[in-house]
Amino acid sequence: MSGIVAGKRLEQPPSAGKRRQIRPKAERRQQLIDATIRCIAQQGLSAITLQMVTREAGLSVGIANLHFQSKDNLLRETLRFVAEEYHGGQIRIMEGAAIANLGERLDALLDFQLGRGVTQRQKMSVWFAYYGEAGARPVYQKIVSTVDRLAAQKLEALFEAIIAEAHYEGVDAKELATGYSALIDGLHLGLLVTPKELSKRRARAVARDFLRRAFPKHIH
Amino acid sequence: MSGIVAGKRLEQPPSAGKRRQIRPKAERRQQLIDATIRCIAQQGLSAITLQMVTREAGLSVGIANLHFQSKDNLLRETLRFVAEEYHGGQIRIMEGAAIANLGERLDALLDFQLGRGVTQRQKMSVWFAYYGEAGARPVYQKIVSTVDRLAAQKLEALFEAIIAEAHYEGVDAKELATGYSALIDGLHLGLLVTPKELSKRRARAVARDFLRRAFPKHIH
DNA sequence: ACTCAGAATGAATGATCGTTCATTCCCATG
DNA sequence: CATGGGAATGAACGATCATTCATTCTGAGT
Repeated sequence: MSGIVAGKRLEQPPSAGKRRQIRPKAERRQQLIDATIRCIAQQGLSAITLQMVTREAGLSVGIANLHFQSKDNLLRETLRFVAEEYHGGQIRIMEGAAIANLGERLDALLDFQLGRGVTQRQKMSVWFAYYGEAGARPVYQKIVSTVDRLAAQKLEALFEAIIAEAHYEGVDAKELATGYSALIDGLHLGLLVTPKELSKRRARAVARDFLRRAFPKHIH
Repeated sequence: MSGIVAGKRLEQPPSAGKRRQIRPKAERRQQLIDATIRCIAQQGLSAITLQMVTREAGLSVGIANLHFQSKDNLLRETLRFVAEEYHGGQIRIMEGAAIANLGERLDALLDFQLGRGVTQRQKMSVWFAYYGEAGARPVYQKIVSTVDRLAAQKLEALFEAIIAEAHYEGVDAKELATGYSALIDGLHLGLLVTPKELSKRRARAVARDFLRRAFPKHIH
C-alpha cells in the first residue's frame, strides 16, 4: 500500500557495508519492482537491464530470476503494480464515501490525476514507456485494459450521478467520461514530452475548464 | 512526399531473385526508414534490431550504418520523419487556403487527426513508442517539441479566428487549443491500448463533442 | 549452541547485438 | 566496350545481455 518510490538508492542503512541479508519474498519483490520503476524512468524501457535493476536495488544479478523467473515477468509485474497504483487511487476517490458532495468529489479526482503524486516525471515516464510497447505486446494491453475498464465504469457512474443531480441536458455520461479520460491522458503526455510548453498549473486549468463546460453548476 | 508506409515487404518486383541494385542515397534512406516504421509497429521499439530492419527492407546489414552511421541515428531520423509527416498534415490543412469556411476547416482537421491515415495501428504504435522513450531521451523530446510547437501555434490561430468570427465569449483560444490537442492525443492512446473499448467512430464523436461545446455555432 | 532450509550470490555460459571493413559488383561515363 | 567511383554486401569481432547453478551464507527453530 506504500506506493512511494522515492529516490533512495540502497536498502541498507549506511552502517554495515555489504553483509548479506535475508528478507521475505514479498519484500524483495517489491524492492525489485521499485528499482525497476526508477530505472525505466531514468534510462527508458528499451535500455533496461537486469544488471542495472539489481544494482539499483543493491542486490545481486541472480536475484531477479530467483523472484521473478525472467526479465519479461519482472517487467509485466512492474506494469501491473504501476497500473493498479494509479487506477486504485482514482477508484478510491470515486467510490469512497469520504466526500459526499459530487462536485467536490470531482475536484478531488482532478487533483489526484494532475497532482504532485501522479505527475512526477518518474511516474509518467514509466506509464508511457509501457504504453509505447503496448502496440507490439498484447500482454501489456491486457494488463492496462483490465484496470482501465473498472476506472472508466466508476467515472461514468460519477458523471451520471452528477447529470441526474442537476438535470443537465444534452450530455451523454459515457461519451463525456471517454473524453475526460482521454483529456487527462493527453495532458500527462504533454507534461512528459513538452514540459516547457505545458505547466502543471495550466494542465489543471485546462482539465477544469473541460469539466466546467460540461457541469457548470458543479465546477466554479 | 509519399508518406505511405504500406505493408509491402521487399523492394524488388517479384521477378529477379537477388541481384544487387544500386540506388541513390535518398531513396535507400527512405526505404530504411519505412522498414523501421513497420518493425517498430510489429515488434516494438525495445525489441528492434538492425538485422530485423534491414531484412524487412530486403537489404544487407551493413547498409544501415552506411546511410545512417549508427542505429541511434536511424531511430532519430525515423522519428523526425514520422513527426513531420503528422504535423505537416495538420499544418497543411490549417494554413492551406483550400477551405475558406472556418467550421469546415475545423472539420477537415478532425477528419485528418482521427481519420484512416493517422489512426492505423502501425502509425500510432510508432508514435507512442517514441513518446514512451521521450522521458529518458531528451533528443526525442526535442524533435517532437520542435514540430509540435508550430502545430500548436497554428491551431491557436485557427481557434482565435473562429472566436473572433462568431464573438464567442468566455473562451480562451490558447487554453482551448491545449485541451483539444491533449484530447486528440488521449484518443489516439485509447485507440491503441484499448481498441475494444474505444472505436474510431466513438473517438470522432467525442472529439466532435468537445468542439461543439466550445464552438456551437460552427460545429453541428 | 547447533542445524539446515532456503535466500542470496556472482562467475560462467551461450546467444545476440551493433559496428567494422575487406571485398564484390553495379552502372554512368568516356 | 572498357573502366573507375562508390554503393552494397556479409563474415568477423568485441561487447553486452539474460539466464543458470554450484556455492556461500543467514537466521529462525530447536
